Amino acid sequence: MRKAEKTKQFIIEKTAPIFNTKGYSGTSMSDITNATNLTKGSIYGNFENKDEVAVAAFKFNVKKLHDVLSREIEKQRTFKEKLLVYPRLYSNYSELEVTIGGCPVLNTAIESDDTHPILKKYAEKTLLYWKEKLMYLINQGIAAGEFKANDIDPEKTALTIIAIIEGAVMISKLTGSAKDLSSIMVSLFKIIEDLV
Amino acid sequence: MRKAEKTKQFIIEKTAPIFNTKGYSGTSMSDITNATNLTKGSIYGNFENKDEVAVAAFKFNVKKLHDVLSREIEKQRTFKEKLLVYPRLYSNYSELEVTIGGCPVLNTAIESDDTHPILKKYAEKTLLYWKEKLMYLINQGIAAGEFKANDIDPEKTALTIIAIIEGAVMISKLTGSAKDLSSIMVSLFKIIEDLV
DNA sequence: ACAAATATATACCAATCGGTATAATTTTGT
DNA sequence: ACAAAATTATACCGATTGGTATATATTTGT
Repeated sequence: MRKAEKTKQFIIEKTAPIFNTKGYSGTSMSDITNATNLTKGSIYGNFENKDEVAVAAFKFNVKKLHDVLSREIEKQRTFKEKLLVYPRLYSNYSELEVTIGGCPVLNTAIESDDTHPILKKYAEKTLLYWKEKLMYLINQGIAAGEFKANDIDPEKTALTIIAIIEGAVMISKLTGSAKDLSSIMVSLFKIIEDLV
Repeated sequence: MRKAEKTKQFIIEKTAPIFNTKGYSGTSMSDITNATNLTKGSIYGNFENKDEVAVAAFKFNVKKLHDVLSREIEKQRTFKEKLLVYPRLYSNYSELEVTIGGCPVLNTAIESDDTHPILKKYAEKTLLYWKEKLMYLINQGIAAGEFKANDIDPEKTALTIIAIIEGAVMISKLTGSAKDLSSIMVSLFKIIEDLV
């Protein structure tokens, strides 16, 4: 009972970066066995099928990113500073790469929106959670008198912040330019400062 | 000689939406033969391999989107109005779907950045072309005295516009909400108006 | 320590993958 | 209209896909 849980975790850790770089359909069972040095029997003894490994890997990648961000957000005292954690952290490419292969939400959203309903559902849930976390910070900032009360649509603002980040990650992964990423993050910085 | 070019075009038209929805590795040769009602012999008689079909399909999808946008941009007289074509057109979900399956640049960028160097190169080139087109419009707007001359970094602005659009397309595809898309486009609208 | 339970490895399955050789067919220039 | 050229269809290739049955090895609770 205990051993199984260990190897299960081991499989997730080893395959998570592969799923994030090669995608769901791009990652094969042999990729999984090679990365873990285990055999098929072992993989299927711990997971029902490839889907289950993919979902676990997705959750693992999301948690990894979430932990880094929320730890940093907790440190800040003002809500403006909390929001500014996003452009600050994403500006730094090395810190962005807590998860190899880019943003798991973006990757999963693009690959599975038309093909893999299970993964799509998880990506959708993660996006919704992110949006609500941002809305919460914005609303709290308004309640605290930090942000302009009448001028701000929290949902629109939250969605815009996410859109800029995801778009910026895509662009910098494609061009390979960390400068592009930080350049767009300057724009996001300004948008957040304009809330005050 | 003439017939071949016709069927070649026919194959591209029929498979372009498939590649855009299912991705490169998600689209199989049998998908291609099914969509065209042709046999493998016919496909390989007109294309070297699957790569060549994928590249042609990508170019086709990009051109389709490009034609709609640039036709609309030409109509506008001021540079502000030209830039505003993007949020206006993307707000309208039906017009966005000139290409089924979302933005080909985004889709190709995400799927092939770690796996398919040929397609990545084409996505990168398209993105660069888009950025330069936007920079040209912004610079012209500055030269015409429409936009603030000192305050604007054309490259940063162009990248930010692209990031917002791509991020918004991703979000709305994932949530299935046209409202999300138009909501983010309102933000982009404001960013462009702030250039004046 | 030992038996029961669990986990891992081996060997296999049918189906599908991209691709090719060749034969049949159709289009082409004359 | 006819021969040459080009296009399409058929039948196949080895490799790989996800998945399973079963045997072996290893943990586990007692």
